[in-house]
Amino acid sequence: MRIAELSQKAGVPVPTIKYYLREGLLPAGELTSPNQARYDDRHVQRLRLVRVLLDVGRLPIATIRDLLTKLDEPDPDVHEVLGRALPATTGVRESSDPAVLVAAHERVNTLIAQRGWLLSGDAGTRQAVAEVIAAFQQVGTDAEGLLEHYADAAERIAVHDLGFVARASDNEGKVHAAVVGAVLGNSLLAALRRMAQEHESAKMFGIRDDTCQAAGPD
Amino acid sequence: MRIAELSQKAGVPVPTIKYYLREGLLPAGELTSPNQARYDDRHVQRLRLVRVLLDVGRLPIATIRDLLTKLDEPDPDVHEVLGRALPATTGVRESSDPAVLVAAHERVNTLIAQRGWLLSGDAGTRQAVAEVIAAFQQVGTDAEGLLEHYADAAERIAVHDLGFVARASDNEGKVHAAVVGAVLGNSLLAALRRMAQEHESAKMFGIRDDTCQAAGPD
DNA sequence: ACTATTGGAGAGCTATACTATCCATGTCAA
DNA sequence: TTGACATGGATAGTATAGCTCTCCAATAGT
Repeated sequence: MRIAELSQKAGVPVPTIKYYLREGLLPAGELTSPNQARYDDRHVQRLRLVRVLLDVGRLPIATIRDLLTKLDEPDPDVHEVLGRALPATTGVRESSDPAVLVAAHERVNTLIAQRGWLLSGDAGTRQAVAEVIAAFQQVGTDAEGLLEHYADAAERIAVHDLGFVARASDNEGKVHAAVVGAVLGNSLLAALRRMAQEHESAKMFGIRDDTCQAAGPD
Repeated sequence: MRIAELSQKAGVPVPTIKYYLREGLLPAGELTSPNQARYDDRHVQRLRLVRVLLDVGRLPIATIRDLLTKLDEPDPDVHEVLGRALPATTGVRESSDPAVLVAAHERVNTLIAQRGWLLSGDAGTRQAVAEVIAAFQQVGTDAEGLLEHYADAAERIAVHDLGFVARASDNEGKVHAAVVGAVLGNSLLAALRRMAQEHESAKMFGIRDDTCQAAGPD
């Protein structure tokens, strides 16, 4: 297919496809002549993945490019992707008082030790957790009461996540599942958590007359 | 205190404080003369909150302004904040095929009915969950296996979240806890989940020689 | 042969979150 | 009291991200 059909199938404007090609988010089509290229269904799939990582996962273009590069490697290492490539998807801008941050790091190390978690020496994830704990401190809120419960929940979820990854037959599929599961999983979990909070809140603070159980897309 | 001291205490540059004042993220200081104002500790706290919502929560300025407006209301309704104001913090850009989205909405309604969740008629949260489910579909992945487990986790987390909110003594404190807990909680949960995934992955795919249990901030 | 489309390259656009510059007015140490 | 420096307020400029537009010669399809 040519670019117009690709655009139509993936629901992405032609100029945007050209932009993604320039940015290396989409491999070039097979050139049949100096200014004609052919695209196939893998391009459609790749475009859909890019849009989903952008719109739902809110990842920056540069991060998506790095992820896709990992995904395209001949024999990808699933553990390496989960441990190294995906940390980039949870990054927070640092904004904390250094002293608060150091204390938070110690709290994180304690947590990891207590749980016996086996993590790579890479500080990416630890950094992210410490930043959030520090953020709770900065606004004068104690995260301590939540930390253990969240870690419990994270452990249980991670078991299912890895099961989800393992379910894919080949290595390529596993990496794909890891990326999709990690990025979309965050959004899914966040949205479901908000829903469950609303329900808990309704139970706790009383049910209002605008409460119901189902509604359509509009 | 004057603006220079406020800037120093909160770690925010003076021009940025002036910008936040213009944008309504920070209430004006008490004017002692046409071009002199006095600020207090509440301004420091508010600035820190803004930075944390920006840097860790990644919320846009406009969303932060709306949240803070709710927070400043004389007698804020905690349930109303949880149900109406916070949905804005989980929004996803829509990018899905309408047919896929309609099916996803049905799946969401089934989930809500099965769980007996009591939700407001407001479609915000449902919309978000449906968008993510649709996104899984778009990339050719079946979210079904994860949905129930995630909903379980969300329920358990929400109980602790509401406990966290209820722990605050006054209504103002509850709303503050709800906002901080909802926004930072997402980031904390995401970061812990990635950590737990790395651990599960290490268990599943074998431990590497670069694995250890603790590391410092650098 | 002729009209529309293509790949490729560059410039332009929009939104967000600042950052810099002015200036008339104030503060405060000497 | 005087003079360097800070302040509030307004306006304009900057950086980055993610597109979108315009142009061109070469080609596809009829």
